[in-house]
Amino acid sequence: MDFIIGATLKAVKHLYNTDLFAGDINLQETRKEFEGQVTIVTFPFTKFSKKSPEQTGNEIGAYLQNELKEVAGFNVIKGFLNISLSDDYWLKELYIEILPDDFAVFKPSGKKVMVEYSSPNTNKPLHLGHVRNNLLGFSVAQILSAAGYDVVKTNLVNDRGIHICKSMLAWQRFGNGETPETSGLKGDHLVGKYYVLFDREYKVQIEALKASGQTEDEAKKNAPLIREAQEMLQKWEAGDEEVKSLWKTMNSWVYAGFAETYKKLGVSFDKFYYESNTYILGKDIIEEGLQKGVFFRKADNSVWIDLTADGLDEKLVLRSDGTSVYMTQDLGTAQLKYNDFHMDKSIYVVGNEQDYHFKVLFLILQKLGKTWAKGLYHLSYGMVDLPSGKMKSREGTVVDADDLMDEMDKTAKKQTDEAGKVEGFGEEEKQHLYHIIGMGALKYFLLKVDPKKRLLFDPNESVDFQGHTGPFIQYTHARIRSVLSRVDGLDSNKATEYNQLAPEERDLIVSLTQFPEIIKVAAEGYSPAVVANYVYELAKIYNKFYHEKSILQAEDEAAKQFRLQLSAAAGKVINKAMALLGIEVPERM
RNA sequence: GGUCCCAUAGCUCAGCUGGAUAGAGCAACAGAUUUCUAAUCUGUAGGUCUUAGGUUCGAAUCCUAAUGGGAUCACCA
Repeated sequence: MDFIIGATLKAVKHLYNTDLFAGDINLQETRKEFEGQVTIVTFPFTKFSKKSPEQTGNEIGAYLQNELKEVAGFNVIKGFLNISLSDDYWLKELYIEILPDDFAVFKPSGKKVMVEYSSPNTNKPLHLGHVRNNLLGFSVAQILSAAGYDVVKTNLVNDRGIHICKSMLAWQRFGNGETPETSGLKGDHLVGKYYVLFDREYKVQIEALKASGQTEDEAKKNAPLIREAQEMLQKWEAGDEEVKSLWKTMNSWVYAGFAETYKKLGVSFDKFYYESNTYILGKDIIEEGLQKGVFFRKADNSVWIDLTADGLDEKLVLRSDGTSVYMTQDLGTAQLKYNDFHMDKSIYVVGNEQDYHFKVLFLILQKLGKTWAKGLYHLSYGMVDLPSGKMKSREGTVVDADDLMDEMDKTAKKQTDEAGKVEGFGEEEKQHLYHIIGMGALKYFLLKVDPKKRLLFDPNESVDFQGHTGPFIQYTHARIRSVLSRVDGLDSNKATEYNQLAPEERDLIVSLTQFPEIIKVAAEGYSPAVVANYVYELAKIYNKFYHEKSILQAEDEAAKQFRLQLSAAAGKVINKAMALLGIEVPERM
C-alpha cells in the first residue's frame, strides 16, 4: 500500500502545496459496510486544505484516480476517503505476491534472538501454567523465525534446591524403592507424588510442634523433616556422593517424563541450561559491580544495589555468607547466555509475578554497562486462573498438563466420532487426527488471548470446538484440501482468464495480502494472539466464500481454475499461520 | 502502605501508533443442505466500553483521579 501513501503525499503537495511525511497519512482497511478496500482519513488535511473534509477527500480522491491506474474508484463519507482498487490490482497481488512460494517469507535479518521458556522445576510435573508458558514460548520462537530472526530456543531447568530435596527425602523415607518401572507412574508424576507427601508429613510435624507450644514460625523452622531437607541440600552442595546419586536418579525420571510431555505438546529446545551448573555463576559479576561502584557491601558482608533513585528499592545481590541468591544466578546466567550465543535479543518468557525481578535484573545489567542489556525483554504473561481462583499445587487444585492433554484427546475423539468424520480412516490416522484436533482446540484457546492478560480456564467446561476455535480453522483447511483433492491439477493459465471479482473473492485476496504484515506485527509485539486472530478472520472469510461460490461447479472453467488457485492460496496461508502457533492442520476431518 | 498490571455484550475475547453507527465467538431465538465436508453459512436479540474529570475537530484508545480485581515489595526461586 506504499504506492497509495506516496501518491497521497504527491496529491497533498500538488493540491495544497504542503509537505507531509509518510507517517502523517493514516491508512486503514475500509470497514465492511462501505465500498472500497483502503481508506485514507482526511480530517487532518483540512487544516491546510482550508476546505471541508468532504471536499478535501473528493479532491484527493480525484487526484489519486487520475494518477494511479490501480484506483478504480472512490467515495467520500465525512473525513473518510474510501478507495476501490481495481480487480486487476488484486489479481496481480494474488498471482505475483501470494501464490509464489516466497510469499510471507522474510529475508534473514542477520539478527539472533534467544527465547527462553518452560524453565520447570524438577520436583513435580508440568501444569496448566507451564502449558501456557510453553505454547507461548514456542509460538513466539516460530514467529520470530518467520520474521527473519535466527532463533535459539532455550530451557533453563531448575534442577536443584530445597524443593528437589523435599521430594528426594520423602522418597528415601517413604518410597520403599519405588521407581517409574515398578509403579508404572510417569517419572515426573512419581517425583511429584513424593513432593506432595513431604508436604503432608511436614504439616503433621508442624501441628505437633504447635501443640507442644511452639509458634507457627518456630514450628516451620524446627520440624525435623525440613531440617533434614536442608541438611540434604548442604550435602548436595558439598558434593556428597550418595545424595548426588539419588538426585541424578530422580532427576532422570523427571526428564523422561518431561520429554514425553514436551513431545505431546509439540515443543522443543535447542539448548538446555541447568541451574545446578549456573547457580554458582554471577559471583564474578558481583565483584565487577563492586569495583565499578554499582554495588556496595554492608557491614555484615552482604552485597546490595541501591535502586531508590530509579524508583525501586535496595536489592540484595549476594548473601552475607557469600552464597548466591536468585538475582546472583540470573546475572551470571545472562552473561553466560550472551557469551555462548552473542544474540541481539533475549526474550524471557516468564509469568508476570516476576515483573519486578526482571525489571531489576535488566536495570542492574544496564548499570554494569553491558551493551547487550538493551536487547533483553521479559515477555510477561498473565496467570492462568481457575474459576475457584489460583492454582495451588499443594492443595491439589492444579490442572495437570498430561491429564489435560489426555482429556483434550478424548473430547476430540468424542466430537469427531459423533460428527462421523472419520469414515475410511485407518486406526493410526484416527488417533493422529484426535490428537491434532484436541491440541488444536487447547492451543488456540490459550494463544488467542493477548499474552499479558490473565486467562480464565474452567476445567469443567470443555474447550469449544466450534466458532472462534482451533478446530474451526482446522476444518476450514480440511475443506480446502478436500476440494483440491478432487481435481487432477491446477491450470493457472486458464485461471488468469477470470478477471471480474466477486466481493467474496476480493475480500479473500485482501485478507491474504495482510499475512506478511501480521507476521511483522506479531514479531514486534511477541504476540501469537495477533496471528491467532488473523487466521480466524481469514478462515471466516474463506468459509463465506466457500458458501457463496461454487468451485468445482463454477460457471465456467476459468472461474473454476481461479477459485482453485484462490483456495490453494488460502490453504497455504492457514497452514503457515497455524504452524506459527504450533498447531497442525489436517488434510481431512 | 509503595510500585506495577488489568477492567469492552450474560460468558470468553478482538478493537493497530486517537477516527465512521464499538466487533467476533459461546449461550438464546429464527432460518439455510437434491449442489465442492452443516465442526459451516445467514438473520434476530444483546453495550452508559467500571466511574468522574481533562486534552482533541474527533477518545474504548492518550492524561489525571477514584472504584473494583490481580501481582509484587524475602539473606525463597
